Amino acid sequence: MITIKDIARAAGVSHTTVSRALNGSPLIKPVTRERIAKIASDMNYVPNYNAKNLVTRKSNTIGLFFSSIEQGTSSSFLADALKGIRRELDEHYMLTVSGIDDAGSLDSINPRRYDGILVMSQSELDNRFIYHVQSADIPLVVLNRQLDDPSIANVASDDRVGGRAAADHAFQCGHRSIAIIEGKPGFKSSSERRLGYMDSLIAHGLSPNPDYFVPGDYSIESGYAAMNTLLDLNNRPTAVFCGNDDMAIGAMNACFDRGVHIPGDISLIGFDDMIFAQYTNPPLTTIHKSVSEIAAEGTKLLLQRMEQPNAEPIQRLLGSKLVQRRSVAEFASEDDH
Amino acid sequence: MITIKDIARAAGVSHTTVSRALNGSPLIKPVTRERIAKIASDMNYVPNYNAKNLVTRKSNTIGLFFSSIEQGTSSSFLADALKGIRRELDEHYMLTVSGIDDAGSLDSINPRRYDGILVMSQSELDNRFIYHVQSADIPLVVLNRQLDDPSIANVASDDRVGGRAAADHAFQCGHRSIAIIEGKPGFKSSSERRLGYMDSLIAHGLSPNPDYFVPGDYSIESGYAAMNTLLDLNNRPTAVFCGNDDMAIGAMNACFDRGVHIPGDISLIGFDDMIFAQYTNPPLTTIHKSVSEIAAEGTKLLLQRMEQPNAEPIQRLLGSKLVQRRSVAEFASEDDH
DNA sequence: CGTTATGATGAAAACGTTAACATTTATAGT
DNA sequence: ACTATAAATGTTAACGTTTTCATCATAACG
Repeated sequence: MITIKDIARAAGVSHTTVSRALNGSPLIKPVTRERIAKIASDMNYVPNYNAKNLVTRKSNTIGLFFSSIEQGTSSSFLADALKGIRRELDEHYMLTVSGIDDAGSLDSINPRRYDGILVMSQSELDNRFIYHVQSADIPLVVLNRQLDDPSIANVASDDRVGGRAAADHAFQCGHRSIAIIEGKPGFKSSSERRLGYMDSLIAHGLSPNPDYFVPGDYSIESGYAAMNTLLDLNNRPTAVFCGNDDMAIGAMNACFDRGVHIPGDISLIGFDDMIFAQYTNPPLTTIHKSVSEIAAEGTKLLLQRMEQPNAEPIQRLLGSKLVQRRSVAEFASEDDH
Repeated sequence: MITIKDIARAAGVSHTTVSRALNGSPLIKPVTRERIAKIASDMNYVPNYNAKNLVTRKSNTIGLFFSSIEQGTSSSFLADALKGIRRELDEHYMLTVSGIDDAGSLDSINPRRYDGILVMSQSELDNRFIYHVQSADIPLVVLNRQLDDPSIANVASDDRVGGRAAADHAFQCGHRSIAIIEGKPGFKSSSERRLGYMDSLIAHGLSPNPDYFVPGDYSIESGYAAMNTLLDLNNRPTAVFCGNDDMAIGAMNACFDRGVHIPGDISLIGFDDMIFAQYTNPPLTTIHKSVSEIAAEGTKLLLQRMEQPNAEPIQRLLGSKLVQRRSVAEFASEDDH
């Protein structure tokens, strides 16, 4: 392997000069710089990052940590997230991916190993990890889950406006009995989406019906169960807003199993817009949440924080918008435009 | 940050002794080792991997490269793959994830940065990358795609036995007109799956019907289109083996759109057993291919290769087995058991 | 022309480890 | 007790960079 000293020898200068030339130091005469650059490239030089990082006390690595890499349904998250991150990340950065759980001892999470950390968080269980990172003084951005703590940079989708958009859409399609299958209790996203849903109800002068709030936990199975309890009601809702697409799929299956037609008999709205939402039967009307966009935005923020660690941490909510497909029936009704 | 020299001072020994003690050298008296270990842990010591790697000429990093991180439907691959890899990988290894495309210049793929590389490959387009890695002398295992070159370690699912299992199952359920929607032309997996399908036909004395080979490219859309051409046939098949689950979903949608009932009117078998296969309507009978298992096995192999770079590279095919769900109709027919 | 500022380069130290070689200390054999 | 051998520890150099500080030209100024 070839080093700057080899280049130095070839160029007849000191290795210091080579180092400077290659790093674009203004101390080097442009002609020398060019000459050295050429030689380096001819010799196929590639820097040794261990040596480099040792002296600069950087790691050249940013770490992406996932809530729990086990969760089956979160799988497309990963790919999307990586896509978004890579888009913003200079290619010479290394990007490592780990589950929060299998990160091993928290001691291994230190500023020497990570220039910055992104946490793709799904639950409050991650807080221990998050606060460790923060106290270890590693630049940090938490993605995907809305945080209360203003001292932590955060980007997530605006679940509340998303929830509101979902219910608004149902209303605009003429629905007046709109139920909600709620997300996992305790998750911020669950409560925000419910809040948005209620915002809409209130704005339209609909009074919330206790029967129409049914618990779920974001799993397909819980969606299935929840839909069944809804279908058992005497006064069935005409539309139901599912806290995420997974539950919507469960709900669809429940309907199918009981011969309830979507959207003929009941309308469904999801949240997330996973890849599969467009291929369900019928295609699912849902709230689009762009994980890759969140990741990209978060990466930008992280990079900023790495430059200016003392800047005020930013919380950012990315708009979520409705994607209309075919799971919501449109009644002939008054439109309000 | 605390270094071995700090520990040495605290313990009243030389830093070399500390290094040895911490690395479990047999040269150190057990009592001293314990004492030093205790001090190190009390002082919250964590080694500087840059320094370590600099002198040992290792990188402590293994790289996972994906065909193209863009492809939407391959997304669950990622999560599964990571799961499998992490299961085998000592936690002090760093694991980086990149798309083959966004890896930047191939020069950055060198033994200094990667102790070993896993390529989760989907197409022959990856060959350029693969051969670069090989010629850069980095221990390498190619996953997920069956390779012809015996000089490269490789683990993939046994597509041929999978294809055969699919067709066998259809046969055993009484089907005699079995079509195939083929995968992307040129992909090894496509031809292997077709081969397996034909193995079965031949074994059962069925003669292949040219109409029953319809091209696809592994995309949902191509499955949709292919199914339509199949449904246009005068002599429709009673079962169709789809080269992967995505195309099966496309096929399902085509059937639904034309009011063709599954499995009443036509049976469907997929390949891959993605998460969603169990939630389609009806749940999809498919060939289970365990990406996490492939990844785990590949990681083991890689670790071996890193230890003994000169050992004969191993090619390994992991069995694929049928998962029976509800997309295949069972005819009253002779059983052959 | 001599001083001074300035622009370009070089020498040496440092980053935190491991490893080769050297030294000390304990153990054993006579 | 006296070497010979083994076991345990220490010294020093090395890994490939960047950085601090020093040096040497060169240009600018009066």
